[in-house]
Amino acid sequence: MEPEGATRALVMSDVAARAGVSHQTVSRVINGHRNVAPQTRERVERAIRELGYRPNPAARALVTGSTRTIGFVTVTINQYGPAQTLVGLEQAARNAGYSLSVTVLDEATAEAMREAVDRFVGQSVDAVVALATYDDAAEALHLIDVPLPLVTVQSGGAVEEPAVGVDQVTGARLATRHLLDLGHRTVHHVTGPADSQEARDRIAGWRAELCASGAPVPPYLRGDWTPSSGYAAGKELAARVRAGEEVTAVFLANDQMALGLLAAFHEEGLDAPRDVSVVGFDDLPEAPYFTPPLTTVRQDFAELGRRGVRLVLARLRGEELHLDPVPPTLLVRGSTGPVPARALPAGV
Amino acid sequence: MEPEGATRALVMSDVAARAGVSHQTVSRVINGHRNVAPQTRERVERAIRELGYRPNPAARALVTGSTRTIGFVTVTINQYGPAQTLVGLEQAARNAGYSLSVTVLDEATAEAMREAVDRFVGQSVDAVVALATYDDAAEALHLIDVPLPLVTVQSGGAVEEPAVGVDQVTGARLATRHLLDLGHRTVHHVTGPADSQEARDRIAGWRAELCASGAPVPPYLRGDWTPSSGYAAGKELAARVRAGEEVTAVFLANDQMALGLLAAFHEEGLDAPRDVSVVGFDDLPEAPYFTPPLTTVRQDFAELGRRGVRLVLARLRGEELHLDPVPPTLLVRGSTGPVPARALPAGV
DNA sequence: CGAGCGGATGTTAGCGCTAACACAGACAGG
DNA sequence: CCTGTCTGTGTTAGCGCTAACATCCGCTCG
Repeated sequence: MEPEGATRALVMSDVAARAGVSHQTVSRVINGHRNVAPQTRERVERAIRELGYRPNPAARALVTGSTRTIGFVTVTINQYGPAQTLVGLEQAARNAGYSLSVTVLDEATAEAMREAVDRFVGQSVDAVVALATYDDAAEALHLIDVPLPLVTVQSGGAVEEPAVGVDQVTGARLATRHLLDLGHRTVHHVTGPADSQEARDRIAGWRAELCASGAPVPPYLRGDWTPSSGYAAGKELAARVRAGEEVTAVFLANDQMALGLLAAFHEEGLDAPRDVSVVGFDDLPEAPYFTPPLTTVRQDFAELGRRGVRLVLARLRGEELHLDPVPPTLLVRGSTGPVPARALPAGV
Repeated sequence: MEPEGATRALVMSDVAARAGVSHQTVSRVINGHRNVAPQTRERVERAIRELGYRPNPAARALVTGSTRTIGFVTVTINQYGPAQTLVGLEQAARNAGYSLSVTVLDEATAEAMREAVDRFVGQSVDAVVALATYDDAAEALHLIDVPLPLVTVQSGGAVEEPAVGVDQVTGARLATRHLLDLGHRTVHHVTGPADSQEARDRIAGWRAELCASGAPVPPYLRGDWTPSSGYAAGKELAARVRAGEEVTAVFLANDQMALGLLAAFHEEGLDAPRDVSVVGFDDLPEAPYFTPPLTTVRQDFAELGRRGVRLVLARLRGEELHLDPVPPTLLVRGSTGPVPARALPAGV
């Protein structure tokens, strides 16, 4: 037996010595080469097991030129969507024998994005997956010229680079359609930041569905994804309702803003779905427990991560792979209902 | 000028050639050694800049034995706390010149934790930070014998290993104290899973504060951190209220359960804070927009991550560093108030 | 039955870097 | 003026691995 504690100088030739072969044969066994006698292979494998040997990844990377690492850049990770995408990404990467290196951008600027990708290049990862929903960062991604596969997740818009995403437009149409089907004459919309492609896609879907039904298209309200901006929008809309404007259905570009809006409505004595129907977007785990339970559009964020890895692997193999957007689904809960009495034609 | 596209064979000796020195001098400049003439240093730096040279980390790791990478294992990342910790961790690691490799456990078992740490060892990271709030995984961490610094975040309990955490007991006492100060005779508690040290710490704090005030200690209700378990607890407590039991204040071990409980209360016609006061734990970004805005105990998750890195760096330098738990703070919002009339002594 | 072939293995040469040593030249002290 | 020390630099030897080539053997085939 070896002395336990001290140095763990265990290298390939130690295994070779124990198995009575050359270090190259050990390497062959480890890398699954053919042309190794079954008996030899077994002997080497036993030696590896007994010694607890593991190849040094740095040495390997040095000679193969691959670190078997994927870099992941994201603006925010402390939100459900990105976090969930990370989970999908990491699991898929791990299953493919890659490890995941993560960077969280301090700010959503092109400069920060460039820096982050650059750091990954310096780290010599094999590929980079970037989650950038803001134009600034997304644009930076398009301009960056990196010597490795770079795939974009959910950056939306006119993307030529390899990318995966959820079909935002369809999601917004689903939400809007649902409200129109309930009999609402039109649907108001609270959008996200102007420089978010996702927000714009959801506006487009909402507008398209209204137009398709010949419903009037009211101006949308601007939010910034936060509950507090939803709250502000809620106050604004409540005031309009009091002023007699017909606001019976609201579609918000995410669940957090919907939460804020519900809070504001509640304060103003407006109840969903009695007075106003409300639909969100994302399907947070909390959404079923909002007051009332939120009707929303679910996006499969983890699937996004998994597809990101598929795309990366394909490009690493030099293949061209195109993945269609992931279809979102509508989840109907308690926050939507028929048109309130006050908005129905008199006498009904 | 070189041909652009093709191979980027740029190595240290290319820089050396351009600067008219040996590759070793380039190495010295890069690693900031003294004993390099200012003039030479400048010349080398210019060559590096002009060529856009970056050292190969694999070669470096091979010879130095350090990958300048920290591994992070966590059970769930799609929750606010762990995600926020990741952010703090990543930024601190980056500032210290380390990159962060992340693994998300598929299940919270000892086996999965062992495997994950093992994978990191195989990856030859310099250190591992583990976030394991469940006993199973936490115990595995204590038993694992790894040849590198392993620091635990928030695993709570009787930890000897280097660890950082938030003072859960104090947090729970804060919450309980606040409710008692409002005049409630006692405080009910909805806890987390039995195998969570954090949950047990919060029970301990809650119980300690009740005892210190001579208040009766009712049995706690078991939850599992999810909104749905909070909902179930809410139904249960509502039934008890209807049955005449005096339940006027509830402290829940996290905000998500508080959300569920509020939803259940709302369905049962109980309003916070009119009928029952409710306090959560964590301070989710959504908490201020719950109905009603949730009084809760804030934990600084990002700080936890930063401290994790400090601890790692200290151990990497061979130093012994002890960090006190991070103090939590109470945030009073709308979900708590005075004792409802029905529970006051008759005639008041 | 000898040339030729292919499977199993060993030997050698790096991958790109840093550490250790070697070696000039400058300058101090005796 | 010679020795000793210090500073700046070059030279050499690996780190642990894989790729390429070399070698040996047993076998088939003309």
